[in-house]
Amino acid sequence: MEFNEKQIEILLVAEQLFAEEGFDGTSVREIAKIANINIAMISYYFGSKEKLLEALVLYRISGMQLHLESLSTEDISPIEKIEKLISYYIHRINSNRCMYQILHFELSTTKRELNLEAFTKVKKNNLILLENIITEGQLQGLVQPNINVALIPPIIIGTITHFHMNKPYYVDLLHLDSDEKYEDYIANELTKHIQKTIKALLIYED
Amino acid sequence: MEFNEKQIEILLVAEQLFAEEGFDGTSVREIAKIANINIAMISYYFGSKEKLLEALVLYRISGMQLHLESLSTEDISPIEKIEKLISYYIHRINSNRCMYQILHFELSTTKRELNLEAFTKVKKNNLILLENIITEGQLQGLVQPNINVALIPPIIIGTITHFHMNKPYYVDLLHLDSDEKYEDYIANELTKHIQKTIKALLIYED
DNA sequence: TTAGAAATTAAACAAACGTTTAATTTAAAC
DNA sequence: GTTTAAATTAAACGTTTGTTTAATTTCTAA
Repeated sequence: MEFNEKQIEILLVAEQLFAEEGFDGTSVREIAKIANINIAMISYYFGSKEKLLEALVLYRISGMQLHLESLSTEDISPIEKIEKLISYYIHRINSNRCMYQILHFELSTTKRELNLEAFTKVKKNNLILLENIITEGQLQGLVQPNINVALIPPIIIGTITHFHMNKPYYVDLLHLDSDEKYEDYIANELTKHIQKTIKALLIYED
Repeated sequence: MEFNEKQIEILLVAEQLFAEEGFDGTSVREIAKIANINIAMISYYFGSKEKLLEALVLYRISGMQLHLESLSTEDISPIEKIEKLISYYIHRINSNRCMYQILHFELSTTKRELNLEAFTKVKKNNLILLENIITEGQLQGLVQPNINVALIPPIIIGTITHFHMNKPYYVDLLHLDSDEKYEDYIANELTKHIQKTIKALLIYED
C-alpha cells in the first residue's frame, strides 16, 4: 500500500485526533477541516472512516518493525543487550505515542475488528529475540534460571504507557512543569528505572 | 451522593458499555435498552450522558479507597508488607477493571474534563504508604537506598493494565483458553511475577 | 379516598454524524 | 489543443445522536 502526500497528511491528522479524542469522538468533518481537505476526500481515498483507521494502523505498524536482528550478534554482554533492547522499546513507544494510544483503545473495544496480525507478529518476533538474549545470559551464568520471559515486555511497555496515560498526575507529582522536562524524565529517569528493574529481576535470586 | 437501585442499575450498565465501547461509542439508547429503562430516565436521574459518566466515576472511586492503614502497624517484615500491598493493588485493579478501562481513556482524552481529584488523592495516599514501608525497610537494611518510590506503582499498575488491554494476545501466547485460566494466571503467575520484580528492584545493588 | 409528588412513557426536537451524489476543476497523455 | 482520467467541491442524503416535552402512570402521605 502506497500513499501520496495528501493521503499521508490525512493519516497524520487522523492519527493525532484519534489519539486525543478517540475514534468515535473524532468526526470526519474535524479531520477534513484540520487537514484542509473536503470531507468527501476521506471516502474518496480510503473508502470510509473505519477504513481510514485500518489504513493508518497498517501504515504505522509496517514501519514499526524492530531492526534489532544485529543485536543478537553484537559483541556485548547479554545484560548490555537487554539494556539496548529496553532503550529501543522505549524509543519506539515514544515515537509512536499516538498509535499506541489508539491501539490501546482499539485492542480492548468490541466495536471494531481491526486486523492486528502484523502487530502481533512484531511482538512475537521481539519476544523470541528477548528469549535468545536471556538464554545466552543463563548459559553464561549471568541470568537466573526460571525467568518468565513473556512477562518482561509487559513490565517495560506497561510502565511507559501507564506513565504517558497518567501524564497530568506525574507532571504534578514529579514537578515536570515543561514538555522538555517531561521528555527528559522519560528519556533518563524512567528509562534507567526500567532498565534497573529488569536487570534486578534477571539477577535476583528467589 | 446516594443512588437508588434503579440508578445503580443504570450506572452498572453504563460502566460496562463505556468500558467495552468507549464513552463516545456508547449511545444512551443502548444503555437504556440494556438497563431496561426509558431513555429519558438518564436525563431525569443524572442530567445528561456526561453527568452520568461523572456520577459513575465518583461512585466507583469513592469505594476505591485502600483500607491499608492497618498494614503499617502489622508485625511483618517490610518485604512482606510490600507483597501484601501488591496483592491489594492487583485485587483492586481486577475488581475495578471496567472503571480502570474507562479512566485510562478519559485520562488521556482532551474532550471531557472529569474531576479526578478523588482519584489523585487515593493514589497519593497509597504512595505515602509505600514510601513509609520502604523507608522502614531501608532503616532495617533490607532495602537498598536510592529507590525512586514514585516509579514503583507504575510498574505494578502498568503491567497489569497492559496485560488486560492485550488480553487476546496473551491468551494466545500463554494458552489461556478459558476465562478461568486467564483469571488464575493473573491471580498466580502474574501476581508473583510482579511481586518478585519489585522485591528484586528493592534488594538489587546497582 | 384523595391530593400531590415522583416515576415513567412515547414522541418529537434540532444537531451532528458518515456517506454519496453530481457537477466542476485540475492534471496528464496523446 | 483535445481527450480522458483523477482530484476536488458544495450540497444533499438518510441515520443516529443527546435531550426535552407533555401526557400518563405509579407511589406516598394525609
